Amino acid sequence: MGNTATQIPISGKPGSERLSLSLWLQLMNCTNEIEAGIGGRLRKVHNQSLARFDVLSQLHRFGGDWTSVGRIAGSVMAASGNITALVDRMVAEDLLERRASPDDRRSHQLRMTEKGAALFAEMTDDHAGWVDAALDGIEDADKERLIGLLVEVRRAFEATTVSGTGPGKETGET
Amino acid sequence: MGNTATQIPISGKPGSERLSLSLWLQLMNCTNEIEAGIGGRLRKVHNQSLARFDVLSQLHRFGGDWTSVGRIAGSVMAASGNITALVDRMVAEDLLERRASPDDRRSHQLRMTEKGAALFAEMTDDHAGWVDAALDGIEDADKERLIGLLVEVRRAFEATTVSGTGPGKETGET
DNA sequence: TGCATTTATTTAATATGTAAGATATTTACA
DNA sequence: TGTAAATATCTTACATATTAAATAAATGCA
Repeated sequence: MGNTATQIPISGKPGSERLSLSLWLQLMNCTNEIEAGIGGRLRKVHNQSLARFDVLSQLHRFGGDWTSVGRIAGSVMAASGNITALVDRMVAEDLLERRASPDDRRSHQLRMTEKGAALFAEMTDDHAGWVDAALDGIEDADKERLIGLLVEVRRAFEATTVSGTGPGKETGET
Repeated sequence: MGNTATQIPISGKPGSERLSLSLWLQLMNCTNEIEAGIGGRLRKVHNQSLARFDVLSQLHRFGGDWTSVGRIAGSVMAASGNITALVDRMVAEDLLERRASPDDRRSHQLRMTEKGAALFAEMTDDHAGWVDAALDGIEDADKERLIGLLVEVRRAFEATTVSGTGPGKETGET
């Protein structure tokens, strides 16, 4: 998982820049901490990685029916290169099925098996409960405030990073 | 780095649990988006990963002098297992020096080379400027509010996850 | 002193992320 | 129709993370 509790020297910067850095560090550390917890839990309890969970989530999101590899790869933020091996392993474990697309002979399609769907349901429940427990100490009003601010940050970030780093991936489902 | 724009079905959950999930998703997507941007930039501009940057940051933080591998590993949130190879490559690229500890024959120590220190300085400047640009659209007051809320989240999370997932890593430097 | 335990790090096996390039197909257009 | 460009996926090479186990040295205690 992406666990990087980076600590960067902040001293000697002007006020606003310093504030941005602090925010970024806080954001990263906070997320990574929780992510490590959840990732660890998924691995320990279900023997699956967050990436696998993500693939299953996408398949679920697209209706549980045959979906092209590219569509999954696009919304999973994993370069196409690694999807292949990831899916291979999941197919080998009977979590996914794979077939050639009937329409486009370049394309392959994926679908959850029953086993995969069952596992996904379990993981989803567990995940939701765990996250809720982890964020238990926060008041609902604060959660809403945070969500609002984070949305704003993303919007600002996306607006700034026009020609910045890479192709803006899909995001959806607030 | 950890790029996982997970989208999890939220529907059908009670209010508070739903709110927690939304917050968590927002947090994760927001962080991963920025992290992908920064990681990509570090790779493209400096040909270094965030993990390497993190190692250099730690060495800097501990005074730039000989520091044990364990101390670095602890604060970097990378399991000790991968530090070895990471450091090996960095030594091979003349960014780090390594020596056996004079005190404890089990222990090895690391230090930045001049080249490493120079690179780190460059990366730090660039990084700070980039983050600031990325968060440009946010008002300072909102940044401060966000930081406060995130601190609260971490506190709540750490309080809840007592016997939870793993050994609580160091955090320091707000 | 001698041994069990703890500590510091490495090794090994496996899973995953990234980038570049290969392959096969479809599509657009002269 | 023929061909260049775009598309969908895979392959390869490598960097990195995760876990468990191995190794070595230091420590605590009978």
